[in-house]
Amino acid sequence: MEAALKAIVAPHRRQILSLVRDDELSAGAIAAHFDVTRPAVSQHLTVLKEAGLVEERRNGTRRLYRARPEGLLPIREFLEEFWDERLGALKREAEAEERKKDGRDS
Amino acid sequence: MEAALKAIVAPHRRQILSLVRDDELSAGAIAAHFDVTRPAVSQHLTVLKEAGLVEERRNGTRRLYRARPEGLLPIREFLEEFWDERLGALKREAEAEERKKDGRDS
DNA sequence: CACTTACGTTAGTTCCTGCTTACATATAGC
DNA sequence: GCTATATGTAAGCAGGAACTAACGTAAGTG
Repeated sequence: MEAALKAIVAPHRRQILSLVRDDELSAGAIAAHFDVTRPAVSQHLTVLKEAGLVEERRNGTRRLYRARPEGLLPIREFLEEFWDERLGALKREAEAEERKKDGRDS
Repeated sequence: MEAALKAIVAPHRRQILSLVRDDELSAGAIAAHFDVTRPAVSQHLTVLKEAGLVEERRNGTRRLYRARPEGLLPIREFLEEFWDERLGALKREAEAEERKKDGRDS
């Protein structure tokens, strides 16, 4: 998850992800959407690929990229677990409060 | 969302979040769980607070912290939207494939 | 009011990251 | 094989982030 988190923390990489979410695009086509140089985009693509957030397919001299949403699953699971456990904690707190009320002066 | 993402990308901050998820802890109690110095933890707490991931309550000379899971909502929404849109894209691709099959030789 | 406790804040250092420029590699077409 | 196109890789730099040490602050305690 660490790699995926570090990957999506960079705004440019999130934008790239959005670009290749629906369509499979070449590295050049992706770079055309940004002000930064093409090598910079290439480096971002490498990071995304190594984080499992993007898959690469070679076609002649081109490299086509497409989003791999499964790569975001670990982050989702982390967030959801955190969420659920916190709700559980709130429930326990409420029950403790309830017990305190019931048992007071006893 | 940017702030929340940057906040949870640091492993120490994720650990802090987990610590104060169930229990309300003082800054010192939190720092006791780490090898880094107390000021470092204090800085992490500031980042988490400004990202809306933690809430602070003062009690005498102490400051007690507790997780604020709602702060993670924007990230969850980003991920889920990404997920849903990607599924939508897959569906459109499948339908396009279907049309190509139906309409071939026409 | 002095002293202690529990913190946050500042200044400075080190390391990481994103970026650019320059260079290397690979495929396609002649 | 030579040239052009599409792209990755390497070196180097600048800005940011996490950390430590030293200092400042506010609330209890005698």
